[in-house]
Amino acid sequence: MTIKKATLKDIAKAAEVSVATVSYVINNVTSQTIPEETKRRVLEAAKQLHYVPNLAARSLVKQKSGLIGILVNRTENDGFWRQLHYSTFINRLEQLLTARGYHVVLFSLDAADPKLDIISERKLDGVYVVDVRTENFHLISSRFSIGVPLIVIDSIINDSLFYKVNYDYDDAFALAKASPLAPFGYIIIDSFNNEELTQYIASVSGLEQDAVHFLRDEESLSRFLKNKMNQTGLALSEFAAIMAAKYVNPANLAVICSAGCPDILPNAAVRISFGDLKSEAVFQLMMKLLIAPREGPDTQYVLVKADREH
Amino acid sequence: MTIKKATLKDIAKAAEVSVATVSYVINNVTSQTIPEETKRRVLEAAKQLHYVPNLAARSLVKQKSGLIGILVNRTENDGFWRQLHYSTFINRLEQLLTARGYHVVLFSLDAADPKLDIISERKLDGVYVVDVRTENFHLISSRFSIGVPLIVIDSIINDSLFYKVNYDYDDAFALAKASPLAPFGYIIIDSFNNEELTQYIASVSGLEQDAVHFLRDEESLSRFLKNKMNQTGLALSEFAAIMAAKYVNPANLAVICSAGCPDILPNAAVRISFGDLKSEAVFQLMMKLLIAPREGPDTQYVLVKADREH
DNA sequence: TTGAAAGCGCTAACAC
DNA sequence: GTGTTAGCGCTTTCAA
Repeated sequence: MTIKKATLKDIAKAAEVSVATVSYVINNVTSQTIPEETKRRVLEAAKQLHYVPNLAARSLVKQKSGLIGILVNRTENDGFWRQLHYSTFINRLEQLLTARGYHVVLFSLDAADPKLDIISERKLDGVYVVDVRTENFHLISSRFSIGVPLIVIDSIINDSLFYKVNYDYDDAFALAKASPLAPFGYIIIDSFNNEELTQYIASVSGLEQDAVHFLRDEESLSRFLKNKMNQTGLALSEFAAIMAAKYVNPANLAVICSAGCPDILPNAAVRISFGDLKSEAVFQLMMKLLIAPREGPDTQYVLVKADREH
Repeated sequence: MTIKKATLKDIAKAAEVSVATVSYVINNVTSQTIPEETKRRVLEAAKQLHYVPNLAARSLVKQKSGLIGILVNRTENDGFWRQLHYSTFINRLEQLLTARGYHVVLFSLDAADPKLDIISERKLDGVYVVDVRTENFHLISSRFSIGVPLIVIDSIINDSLFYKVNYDYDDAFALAKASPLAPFGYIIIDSFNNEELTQYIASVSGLEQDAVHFLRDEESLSRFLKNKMNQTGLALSEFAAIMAAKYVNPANLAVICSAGCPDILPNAAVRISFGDLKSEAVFQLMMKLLIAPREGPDTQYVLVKADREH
């Protein structure tokens, strides 16, 4: 019952040509001129035998795998919102990459001790690293060869080797501050493994330290919100907002929607959305790097601005 | 600057042994007895050269890739809740598989026309297919050889070749009906590509057709909920509930938490949760199949019961 | 226009 | 104990 997988050799035999010829027509190699008749025979045989190329073999000789890695740093006690936070982003990105013929490897890293062997083991053609801790970044930059396009997401890292893509929080905050709810009495931030980014966001908010809450667990959030019924607040990410809305009136909440699903919010909440812009940006950037690899990035940071149209 | 990747041959040269010997010690082959001294030299050289095995090469000879595919059917107009729905499940599953040394390929299928070549191209060792339409299932069952462990998730399919894992909705509904909110005036169902599953859930609810709403978009949901302020309702999935809670009092809502994040719900809502049980179940099942492949499943369906403890 | 053959990096007989 | 070697399936140079 098990169907023996057909190989180039099988097709060659069936079509009475050599494996080389089969390879040429299967891959549409333009540098070779193959008469229609031969082509037809080969294609016919391939169909007959349900030929599917073995990408491991191809990788081996071409020295590229067709795989793109999305490596996401996680910690032991990640709140459920951390899981959800990248869901839309990853889905969208995967779909874009798939549409371009790449296959996506999803891989969780231990934020405290990221194991990066997968990059070289699988000969990933490109890598996204999401939300890295600065102190572990050297593992990335040192341990593997330049030349593998590497895009760092949601991390502020002082390094000039790789592209880093973040949301433009300055822009988002500017929009937020222009909303009728401003000025805000407090802000709730869905914190990152990358401490610098978390801190940066806090500082851009311009609020005093005790008006800033980093989302850890529901318990402490509820304590933080206890006396804030009558104040307006700002939430970073839809999920921070959803949690907050359990304790305060959503009409007093402005939300910077960094998770790509603003529609999940109570209708009363004020939204600043980034839409799918980040997936698109990192996808385009990767395509650029894949086509024209370069020594280092031309800009330290790529900042994704908020979505003006909706 | 680009670091030349070391191969077995390089190590062999450095350690002054043969590639075979290197392979033996690298892989801890027990059938060979290697003296400590040799072992040490080889390991030393490997470390020195930053050796990382090339899994494509290994796959080629071992005829197994170490890759597990998670193939998720999607449609053009998937609501954001569909994206979020599998987020926790996939993350958890990926982590379990990664911990066992597998790498995970995430792949979106067009529910209307699923392209499954990736399975044979990448020689996936195991495959999860999530939420398949019945009419496309023949593409799966026919097109590829038995022997590749295949687990179908969230789909009711009349077929005896593969394992199918679903939530035990009978169980969940039984629990729901035991809640103080029962009997319910209506139910909101986050619908699936697999029509049979959607219908099954509707029928198990025991409610009249006009008390059943299939989540499509917010507009129609709000219409459905218009006159239901004073009734109690049941929502399938946290996200269906969140959407509903925009229009009705969450205290009147019982929720069958199929998305793994009950904590996102308003505290007033009544919860029936499945926890991480489905990821665990499909993981264990896959491990079983990977170790002892069999001709067909011993049971048609594996049903994951609701989580009794929390 | 086609094919022979080398070789990508690795594993596993089998020989020494 | 260790090494030689034949492939795994594919691409690509070079020769015919």
